[in-house]
Amino acid sequence: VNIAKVAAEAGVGVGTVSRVLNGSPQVRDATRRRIVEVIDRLGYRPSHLAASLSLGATRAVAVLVPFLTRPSVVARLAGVLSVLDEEGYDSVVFNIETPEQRDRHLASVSTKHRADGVVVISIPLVRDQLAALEAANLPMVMLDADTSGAVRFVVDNVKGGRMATEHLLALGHRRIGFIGDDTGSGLSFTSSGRRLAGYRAALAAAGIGWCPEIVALGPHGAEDAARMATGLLSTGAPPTAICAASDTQAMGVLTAAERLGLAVPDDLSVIGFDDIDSAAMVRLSTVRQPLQDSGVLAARRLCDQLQGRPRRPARTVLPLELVARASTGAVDCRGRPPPTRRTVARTDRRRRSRSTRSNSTPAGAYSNNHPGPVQPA
Amino acid sequence: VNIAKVAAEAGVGVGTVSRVLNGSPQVRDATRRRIVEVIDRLGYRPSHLAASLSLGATRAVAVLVPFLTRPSVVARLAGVLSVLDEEGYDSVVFNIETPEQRDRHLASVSTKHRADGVVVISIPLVRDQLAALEAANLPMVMLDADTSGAVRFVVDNVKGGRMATEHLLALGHRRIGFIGDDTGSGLSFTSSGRRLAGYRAALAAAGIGWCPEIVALGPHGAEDAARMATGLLSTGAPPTAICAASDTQAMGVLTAAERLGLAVPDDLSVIGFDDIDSAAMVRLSTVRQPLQDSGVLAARRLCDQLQGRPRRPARTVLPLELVARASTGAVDCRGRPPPTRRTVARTDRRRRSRSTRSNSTPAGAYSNNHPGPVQPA
DNA sequence: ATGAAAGCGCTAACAG
DNA sequence: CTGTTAGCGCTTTCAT
Repeated sequence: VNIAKVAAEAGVGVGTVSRVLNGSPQVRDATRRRIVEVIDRLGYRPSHLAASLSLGATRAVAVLVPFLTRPSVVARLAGVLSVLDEEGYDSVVFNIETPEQRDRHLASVSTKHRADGVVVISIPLVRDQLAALEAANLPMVMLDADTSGAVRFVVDNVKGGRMATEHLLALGHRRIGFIGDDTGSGLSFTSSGRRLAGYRAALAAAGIGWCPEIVALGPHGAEDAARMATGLLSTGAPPTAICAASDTQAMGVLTAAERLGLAVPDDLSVIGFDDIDSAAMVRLSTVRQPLQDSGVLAARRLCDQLQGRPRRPARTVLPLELVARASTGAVDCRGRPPPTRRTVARTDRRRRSRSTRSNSTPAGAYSNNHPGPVQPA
Repeated sequence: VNIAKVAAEAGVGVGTVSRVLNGSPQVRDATRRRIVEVIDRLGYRPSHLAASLSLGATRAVAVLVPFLTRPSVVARLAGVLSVLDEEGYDSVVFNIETPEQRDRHLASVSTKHRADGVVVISIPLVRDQLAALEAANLPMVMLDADTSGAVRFVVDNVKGGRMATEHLLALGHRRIGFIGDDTGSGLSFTSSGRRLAGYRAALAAAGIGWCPEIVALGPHGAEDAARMATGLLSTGAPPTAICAASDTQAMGVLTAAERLGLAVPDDLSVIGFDDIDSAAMVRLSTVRQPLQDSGVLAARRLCDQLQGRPRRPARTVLPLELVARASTGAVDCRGRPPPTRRTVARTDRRRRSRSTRSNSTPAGAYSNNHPGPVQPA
């Protein structure tokens, strides 16, 4: 049951049926009604495929995302999907976990006209891939990856690492650890590395030397981060604060602190990066970057391109904002003792638990629930 | 630059080019090489669209998911995407947040041949929608929604609620609260409600009456759950344990406990549902259901249908498993005093923080990190 | 092994 | 306003 059958049954030409389908105003009302009736009666369903073929456009965009299960990625994706949906585009999403998948899907997208455009989240591309997209005449916008030559939305991760570190320095910390991603995924994410660079820069500017023994890089995952943090905190000269390359990893650090019996922020300050939803819940200090909104912007930009609307600059830097919550505090002025893993006596259990930290406001180092941005630099 | 141009340039017929494209063995090697060379030289890209039209199949499947940002949903989606990818299908994902979106996308999917099949995650459908899919000849499999007449993968949520509650009862709790979803989303999710039913059944079986004042239903979200939990715990006769309809909500309960200065599990036991990744991190006891795996199964089932392979039963019930971690413990035998919101004195800050709870193992109620299933019934 | 030709279902330009 | 027709780019018999 195709358009021809409908036309025949209604005693009109296919053109007219097509016009009805596409809401053209140039159809007499009586004719339209008759056609609609036939469509219903026959249970006719137009083929999006055939229409696309004829139109030369798919009304679909491909979305490449790495590690779909990471909260920050999902937030971005949600932003992207929401505007694509609004704009009437289908979203074909590819979850990328390995370089092979990246290459395969990128190739298939640019090679077999499946989509009118593509948005790439957090995955750096190489020149050849950009060229392939270009050659395929596929508009592309990148998000959270700074590949030159591409339209992209990024944050200044070096600055972000510096902001986090300077926040800790301002609180009096001098021995600050760092936990970030290694290069294990093979997708060459750069965020963690650049944040580390910012961390180093901030320390250097404060006249503090580089201590590799309190820097740990490993797989991106809370449990991995917890393991690494436990390592850092078990050295002879443990840090009084840890800067994590993501909130997920910062949560791991919090867990490690808890397991070691370290109070946060009294024994250890922890700062993350991203400001994912759960960060506010655990009152984690962090450097916020737009997640969902970055997706919205990127998708809008793509839609503009797809519709031939004017193009703004190719590289957009989104703002970062320090959010100080309860996981960072002034370093103990009395010169804190090395955190011997205190095995707390079994009495007075009540007071040892995840308890009133959130209610006390020591040293004015942090305030109530969502204090908003502080420490402008 | 289409297949005809390639054929012309190579001095062959389009049929032969097509054969090369599809790896047909019936092409002389010399011819094949010549064609491949031309394809490269011309930068020819076959049109998936045209192929689909010709073949009558899109090699794409539509995936409808509600509230993409929920971890349990993402886990399921990841499972679905992984097998669709393996099987060579594109995944067109629709994020559904309102009944209108559900209806619109469902209609568009079943109406405009965009996909060869559809998987629906957690969204109950009505008979008409099933019929529409049927009429469109679109195989569909549902995941985490028990709409009769559909191929579906579900868990027994009533039983799950009972398992959670019985675990708490076995630990000696008699006053057990419940926190779950209200019907606010309009998508009529049923999980929370059925878990509540299981909770009631378990209590009834233990001869414990129904106390509406320690049951709270509200929006699905950790902060909302925290608010509700605070309410429950502030009544004259607060519960000694709370059963949450999801891990996300259970996390909210943990936060509430922390804010109120209640020790977990000494003052309050908390159990969640799902076993999302972060549950293990915070040592949350929970009822585990297969998330990623359920997605894998559902997608495989759909692929089977798409490829006309044999069909197994229409309704598959996946297993549930109680995972006892550190957030549930035996009720205090000394008969615990009402949890007056203790405002802890400002001395001895160190001991008050998120601390050694994880290291102590009171009353043998829980053991080390991943104890696996316990409390079979 | 390969060329020719008939669709797949729709849109849009053109002619009335 | 509406019918006719020429593609859109590919796959697939059917001959050869």
